[in-house]
Amino acid sequence: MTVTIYDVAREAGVSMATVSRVVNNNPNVKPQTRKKVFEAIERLGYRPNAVARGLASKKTTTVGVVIPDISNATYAEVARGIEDIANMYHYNIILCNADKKKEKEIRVINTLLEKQVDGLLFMGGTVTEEHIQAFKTSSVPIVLCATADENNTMPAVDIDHEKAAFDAVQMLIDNGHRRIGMISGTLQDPALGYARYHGYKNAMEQAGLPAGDEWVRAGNYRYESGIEAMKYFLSLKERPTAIFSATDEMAIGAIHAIQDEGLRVPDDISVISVDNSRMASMVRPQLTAVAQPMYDIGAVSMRLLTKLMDKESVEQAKFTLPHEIIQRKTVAQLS
Amino acid sequence: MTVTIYDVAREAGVSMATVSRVVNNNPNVKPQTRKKVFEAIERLGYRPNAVARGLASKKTTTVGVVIPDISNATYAEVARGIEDIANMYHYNIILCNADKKKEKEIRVINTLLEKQVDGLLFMGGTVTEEHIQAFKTSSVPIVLCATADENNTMPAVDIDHEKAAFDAVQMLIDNGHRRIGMISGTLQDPALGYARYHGYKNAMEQAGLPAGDEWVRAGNYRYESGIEAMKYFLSLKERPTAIFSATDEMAIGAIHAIQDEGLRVPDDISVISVDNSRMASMVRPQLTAVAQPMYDIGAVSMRLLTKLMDKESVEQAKFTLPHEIIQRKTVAQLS
DNA sequence: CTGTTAGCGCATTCAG
DNA sequence: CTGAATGCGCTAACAG
Repeated sequence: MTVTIYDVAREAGVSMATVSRVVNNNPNVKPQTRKKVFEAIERLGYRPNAVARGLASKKTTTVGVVIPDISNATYAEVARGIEDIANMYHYNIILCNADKKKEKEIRVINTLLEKQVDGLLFMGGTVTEEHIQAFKTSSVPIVLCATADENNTMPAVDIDHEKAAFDAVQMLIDNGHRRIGMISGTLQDPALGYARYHGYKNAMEQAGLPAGDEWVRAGNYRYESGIEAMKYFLSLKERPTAIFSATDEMAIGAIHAIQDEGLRVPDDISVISVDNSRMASMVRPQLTAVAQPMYDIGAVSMRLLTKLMDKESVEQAKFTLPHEIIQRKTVAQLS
Repeated sequence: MTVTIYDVAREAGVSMATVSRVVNNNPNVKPQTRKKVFEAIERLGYRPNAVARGLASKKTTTVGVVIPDISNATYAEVARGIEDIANMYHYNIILCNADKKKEKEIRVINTLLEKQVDGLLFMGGTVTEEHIQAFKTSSVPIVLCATADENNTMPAVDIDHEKAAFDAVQMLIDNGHRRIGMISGTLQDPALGYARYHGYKNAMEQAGLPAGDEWVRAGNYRYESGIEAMKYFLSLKERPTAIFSATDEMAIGAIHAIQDEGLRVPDDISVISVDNSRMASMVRPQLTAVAQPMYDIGAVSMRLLTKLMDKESVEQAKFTLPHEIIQRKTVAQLS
């Protein structure tokens, strides 16, 4: 039925070891016998069995990737970065959505490890003690990707979410704004919710500006929740002159809510957000936002993983990629 | 170092066959010895080696997925549908981006097959004769997903792209429009470019309306190209009263170009597109579009694949999922 | 440069 | 209900 390395050996009149050598590009084979073997392979339509190879060599050339949700544009971008670099180093990736649910995350980590991946990239919600325990049972390297590690004990690559938020708010302050509202994510979410909220809070307090609960409205990252949150701010007697949104999508909702009220962005109210997704330049006016290098986060973390898998000594196991404010049209200077 | 089934057997005082049985939930094991084995597994921290299992059983419980680009929202949606169903049937997926490049597609198909996937889901550009040849060498089932198969010889699930375009244009016609421009994709792309163009052309000709080259402008699916294409239509002495766009993103570009010209959507010019991505409801006015059930395409194709892998007889191997027009605010009736 | 020999860790007959 | 034996297809020493 299936043609094996043994069949090729017989067909070519050599030993299976020799066939293995030519298949694996081992230079120690006479060109002529190499040719014979290739011909036999061709004739038989031989295809190496990577599973058998994996069992014998203890390497599968595949890495596991646990991701919150591949249909989320931000993570999909990271995934693309991962896959491009993986490909470059001849790895394939097994992709598992885990929706930031601890149980699901732990479960897929284990099945990935059972599948003998050569390494693991973890992208999730909070990294709990249980996660660490699961990681500890691994004999292959694991790197955290776009997710925070409280105890700072694992190799990781991420951006500084709190600083990103801080910088965005600081820019608003530098432009003369003093009443600045925030549309946050869920505060339970460490990176997107909590860290960004803290960045906002720090920037405000450091400038001696008010940042009490009445200035923060939690959304669920989606457009509609941005509209809802903005409606609240619009209903205040003392409206904010600027809004800091934890995501582009909510920011766009806010912009539309403002416009629906007959007000103008940025003339009446400024808006800034974090993400800089493709949508940021697809609204009118175009959205000013803090850009997160998601593709790079994926690429760098995969590159780091390859080094770890190769047992190269890495000087640094913690990378914080720089963010950047992309100035477009939604922030005005207050006179 | 690594603990094997044999270690567990010794620890539990049984044979490895028995351990294998309990690990695989074989009922033919006395509860008491089952318990002993589980304890030994726990004590040793045994983790089954899926690669060895794969070699012995000739099943890897993983399927290969070749996809154009995971960072494209449309395909990411399909991928999520695939993974959800895969998960449900206890499969994992190996994800490979192939960018609709034939060489890359053929290459990943082969490496996926080498990895002994139990099945393959193919999502790509044109399915050429070379693709078919590669598919033929497979001993595992393959289903086409969201991609056309000229020769109609493979199991496949997709929508009727041409009909979707036809329906969109027909709706414009039904609303009294007679001068309808199209912003198309690249005509080399069979599904997104060519098929949608044909749908437009058929609808127009069937209604005795003009659909010559001056009424069609090719974009590259992106926002900016939608703006460019629309500028052309706006420059015409006899402007179209409606635009059919091959994608949401270009449609949004068109809307903004129209608004920048001081015109209004849909009062002056109507716009309809195909996709119904999340952005469709994030523009003002909200975009009327033909919805494609991308998640379902992924889910259905994966489900079909599981049946094929189980050697169930499937009554039907060709699925065309229904599309639907989501009426929002960008199409006006001409009086 | 090439062949021989052992496993890799497990599922799977086949006996008992 | 359980154990012994065999082999899945390949890599990796080790000889020669």
